[in-house]
Amino acid sequence: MVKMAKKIEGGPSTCHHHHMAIQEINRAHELMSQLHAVLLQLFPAQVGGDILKEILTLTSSALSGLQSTGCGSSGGSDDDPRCGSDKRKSLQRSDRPGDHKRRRKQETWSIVTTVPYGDGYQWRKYGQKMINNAKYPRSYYKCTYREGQGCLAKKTVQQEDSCADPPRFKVEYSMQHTCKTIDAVPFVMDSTPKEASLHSGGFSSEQHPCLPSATAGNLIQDESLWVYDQMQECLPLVPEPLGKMDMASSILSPTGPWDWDLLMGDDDGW
DNA sequence: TTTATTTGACCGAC
DNA sequence: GTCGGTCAAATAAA
Repeated sequence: MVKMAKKIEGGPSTCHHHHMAIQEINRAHELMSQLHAVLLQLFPAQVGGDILKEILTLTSSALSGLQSTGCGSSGGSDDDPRCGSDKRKSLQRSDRPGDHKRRRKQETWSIVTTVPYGDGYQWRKYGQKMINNAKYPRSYYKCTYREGQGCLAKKTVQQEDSCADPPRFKVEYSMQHTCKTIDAVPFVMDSTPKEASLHSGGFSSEQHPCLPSATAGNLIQDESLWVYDQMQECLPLVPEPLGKMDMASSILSPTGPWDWDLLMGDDDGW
């Protein structure tokens, strides 16, 4: 990675443009994940959800393609100027030739996002490990349908050592999904919609220090759940003026406030 | 009781 | 010996 960064910094302009393209697609993917989450929550009947999901799939494969063409292998937005030195340290380890070799056994691609579960698939966590020189543990997920449908897709999620707010996560995927997922699972809500959103999500308290262990995640179902969990559980870290409404607005609407009670129900110890 | 998550142990690569 | 990745028993939650 360090080598890669140097290559990008000092390399030919085509590589620079390549890097920029990855960054931009990455960002678009992130924004669409958030939009997808919001749309699905507002319109459980999935008005437009399929379209957005397809866009997400396309951006994922575009990233995959770009990253496999040689100029870059990371999500592109790794370098956070605010905490660059720590990041560099943590990357040195993972850039060992041996690690590369191991990882390259399978098709892998990665993105950096604030919405680490924004891919529309369902994942089951099968491991978590502290990575050398990394501040946060890495979590290992495989497709929920691995047994049922033989889907070999996997991913790892690791919070970056950056001080970014909201926190950023590097999500590394390996193997394409071969399963047929049931999109609507998180949104086939019965009379208690908040149950679905409040009790799902993927972070243990260690991964996400602001998340109480009592609500540590179960099934990772959809990015939308993560979005709402993040809003709910991370609020204490947000300066008071940037409460739920402001965070939501920053994600959702440039035009103004929106009704949380409408979305979330109205109680349950917010 | 079933299902998912957690976490220590194990394994292969280096 | 160290490391990242995976397994599987223990545990928690529904």
